Amino acid sequence: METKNPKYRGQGIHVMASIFTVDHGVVKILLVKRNMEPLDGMWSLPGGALYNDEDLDDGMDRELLEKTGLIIPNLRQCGVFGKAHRAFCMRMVAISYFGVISQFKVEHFNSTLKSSNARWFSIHQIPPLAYDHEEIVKDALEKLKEGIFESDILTSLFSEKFTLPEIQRVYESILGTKYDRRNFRKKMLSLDLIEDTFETARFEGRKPAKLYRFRKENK
Amino acid sequence: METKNPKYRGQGIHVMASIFTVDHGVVKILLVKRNMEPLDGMWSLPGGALYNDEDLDDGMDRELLEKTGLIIPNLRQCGVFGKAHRAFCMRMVAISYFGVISQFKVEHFNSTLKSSNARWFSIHQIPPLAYDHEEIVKDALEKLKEGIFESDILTSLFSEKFTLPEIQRVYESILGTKYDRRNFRKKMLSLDLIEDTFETARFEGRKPAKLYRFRKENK
DNA sequence: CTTGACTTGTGTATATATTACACATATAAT
DNA sequence: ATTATATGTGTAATATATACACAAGTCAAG
Repeated sequence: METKNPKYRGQGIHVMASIFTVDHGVVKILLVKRNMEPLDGMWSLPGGALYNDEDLDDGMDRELLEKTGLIIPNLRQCGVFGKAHRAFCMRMVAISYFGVISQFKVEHFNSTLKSSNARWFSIHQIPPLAYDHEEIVKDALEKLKEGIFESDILTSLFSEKFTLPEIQRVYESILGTKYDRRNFRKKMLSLDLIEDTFETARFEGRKPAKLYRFRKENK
Repeated sequence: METKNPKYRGQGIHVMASIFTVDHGVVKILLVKRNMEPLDGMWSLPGGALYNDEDLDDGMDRELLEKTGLIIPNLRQCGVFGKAHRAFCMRMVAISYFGVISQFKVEHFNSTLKSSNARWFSIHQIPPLAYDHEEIVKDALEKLKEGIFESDILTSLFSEKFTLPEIQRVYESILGTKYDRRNFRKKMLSLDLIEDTFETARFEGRKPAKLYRFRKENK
């Protein structure tokens, strides 16, 4: 059909992931080093060309796995980048996703990451990126901030049990703000997503903090 | 480069617009009748293939103009539809937009619409649509509802001068809710987007309603 | 073992935003 | 003049968000 017309021949669809974690108060993003031309050796977002026989979301999962070895649930589509000449050789439109992973889980993948060309970078020390990936990252971070109180993001950011001060620090790192402890606690509990475990753990302070967990039934 | 691999050869990018208006309390959407195979004669959203040398937004404007004769400012990107087999012949990803137009302006375009295959349909009486366009429309309407109090949508929905009851009816039609007159007025004025003209006009009632206009300086 | 430093846990008062609600007024038709 | 209809307006009640101070559990130092 329409592919006959040279005006729209040779288009391609890319999927790109901005994966964030928070490591000791520092927000980091996962980047991979390109190992082929063009832009060989440059850092870029993990991602690549969508296959013809897979859904967009599946293509994103596959590309992320191929490029980094990571399987990250709850990736969220967050943008489309379609400037005419954003890629060199052909017309590519990039569909952008973001996801988060807890520092706890990151450690399990350390060896995987080493064997790929992937590395975590503080979002304040991002190297020059290929194509328009800097713009994509910036946008993804905005979208992460917007959705950070939603349950799927919340559950991805933390492991099984966690303390409220711990959550608060992570939120403050990502959003770049400070919360009053009492008001933050009130807000978080009012979401009805977490419940008391009646255990305690030390987070940063001398006094042990109460451990919470996600509620099974997020009615 | 990557086009050599048959796994991702022959992909294409479509742009699709859901254009809404409100006609005497009825929310309508602009559809066009297909005039070629496949699905010849079926109703569908205006849209089509992106050209290689144009930005996404420009492609949308062009397609909308070609298919309907309308130029509609402030189209807003609102979704991506990328299921593997949503189109028949090749792998197409659709980038979806929505826009609104005031009934006042619609009337100026009546002749244009007749010469194209475009027609307005009540969103409660939408005919069977080509491909996955029904899903796209549903999503676009949701996104319209979410953004309806933002200035660009508001200004597109009305002509120069308007009354508050008039705005209220349009909002109630789109959102499917009822507002208290006093509270709606309070909310609308608190947005700082409109100002009193000190003129009056009759809308539906016997008592003339005050005319408002958009503020030039939307600080 | 007492004291000091540090971080956690908790409740209330204030301000802001949202919701609910009733009557007087301007016009057109009778 | 009377009636019908839709408009314009203010205040009280509720819900939500913000501001704020002190007691308690642990560890380290003396």
